[in-house]
Amino acid sequence: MAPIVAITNLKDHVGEEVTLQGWVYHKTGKGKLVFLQMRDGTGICQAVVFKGNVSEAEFEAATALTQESSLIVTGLVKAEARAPGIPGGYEVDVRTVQVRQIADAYPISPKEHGIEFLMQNRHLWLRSSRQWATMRVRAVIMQAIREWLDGNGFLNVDTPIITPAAAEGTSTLFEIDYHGEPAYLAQTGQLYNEADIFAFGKVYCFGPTFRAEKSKTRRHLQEFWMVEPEIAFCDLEQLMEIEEQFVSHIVQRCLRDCAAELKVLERDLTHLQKVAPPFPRLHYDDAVNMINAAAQKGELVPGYPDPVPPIEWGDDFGSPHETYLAAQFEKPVLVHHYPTQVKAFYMEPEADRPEVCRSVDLLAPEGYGEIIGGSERMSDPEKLIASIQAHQLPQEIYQWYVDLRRYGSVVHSGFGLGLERTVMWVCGLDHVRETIAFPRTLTNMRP
RNA sequence: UCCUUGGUAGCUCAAUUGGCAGAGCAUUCGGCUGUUAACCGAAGGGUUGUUGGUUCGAGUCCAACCCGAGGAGCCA
Repeated sequence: MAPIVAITNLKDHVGEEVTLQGWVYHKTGKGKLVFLQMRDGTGICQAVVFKGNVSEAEFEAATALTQESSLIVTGLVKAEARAPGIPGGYEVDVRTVQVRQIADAYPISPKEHGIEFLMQNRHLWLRSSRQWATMRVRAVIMQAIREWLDGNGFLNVDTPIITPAAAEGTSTLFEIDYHGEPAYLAQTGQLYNEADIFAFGKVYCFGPTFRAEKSKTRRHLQEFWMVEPEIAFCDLEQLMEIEEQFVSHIVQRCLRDCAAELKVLERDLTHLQKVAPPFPRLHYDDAVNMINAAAQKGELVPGYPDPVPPIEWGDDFGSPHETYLAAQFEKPVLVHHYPTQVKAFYMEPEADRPEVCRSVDLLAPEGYGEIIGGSERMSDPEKLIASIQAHQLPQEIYQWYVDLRRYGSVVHSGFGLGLERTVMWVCGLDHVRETIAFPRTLTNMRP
């Protein structure tokens, strides 16, 4: 039998006879011709079955194929400009057809479908080309994340998923039974990361995190993946430099390796191509002024019919504020020095202005908004204890965390990048639920 | 949790003032040697989300409930 070739590699086999194994993505007939669009997981190519080139039984079998039927064909690879597919431009002139299974009537057609139907059929929807492209970009982003961190002296030290207490509020935790004791699914690995840097210098954890928030928006999942780097001897300014290098690497790697996928997604690449250091920095004070100036002028939130609402200094940004800010820049923007009051207890206040803290969020352009949250951490044990008390958190639980500041404390910083939001931005999608194979949303965990 | 909005064939949708339940795609059968979500002809396919109410008569009006979608708050 001719060698088995992946559709993505067909261009290297023009003029050769090859074997393809896959599924019928689409079929049209024309009397003595059957045009199959065949899918093998690496791409889609047209396979042409001409009655004169195969046995009568094989032609009948080809005629009987339904969408998603599984089959193995052999045939001659031709360059053919008319041939559709991913990447397209090549087709297989079929010589033999082996049908593995004739698929039952497949519910997902090439026509339009509603999101409810598609989510109920997520196990099948993953086969569709846009979903295929998105999941492949996700995998490349994960590779790029590890590649950059591993190549820049970070050690991957993973943090526990089962934890006894929350880093942030307790209302958004999934509780589980740890042999009779209540335990929670982790919302972040950050506190453990801070322990790890004192052993390894620069570390990161990368895995799923869980938030039982009652959020029903295009930007939220109950279970999502986050990569959290943490760095010893690193202040806020150095952290921002790391973030812009890191994010630029991820985007450039996708542009290099995901051209076919981004084309399927019809992604406009002009903004992505500009993602390179340095990123603009925006102080919270200036962000507030920008928002209020826009509110005064009655500007609309990009993509929405509503005007930009005004904001009072000291409040956290609402969703419309963030969308507005993120749309004002061509590159990702680093918004720093948020009010201490709206941020977590462990963030370092600015020395000569304690009402703001040394925190930074990275907002993706084109209105995509926050994909990174990070800060310089409090490094003085007494200040940290005071902050824990001020936030009315149980001191015993954070004893070990305070301990880190007693044995060689240093200035240190870290951040968390949300994988699904990053995939959403790179792919140009309008909802995070398409960025993970089986999303867990507020109201749905099936399939 | 709140606001807005929707649920009719496998899917996407239509059905005038309350008056016989409709189309395209998909499926099955027939035709066609270059189709690109092909085209032409034929057939099958319905407890109109659920329960109750008003009415001679309800997909349509009323009430409650169920399940989605968009947005807010909160966040990555």
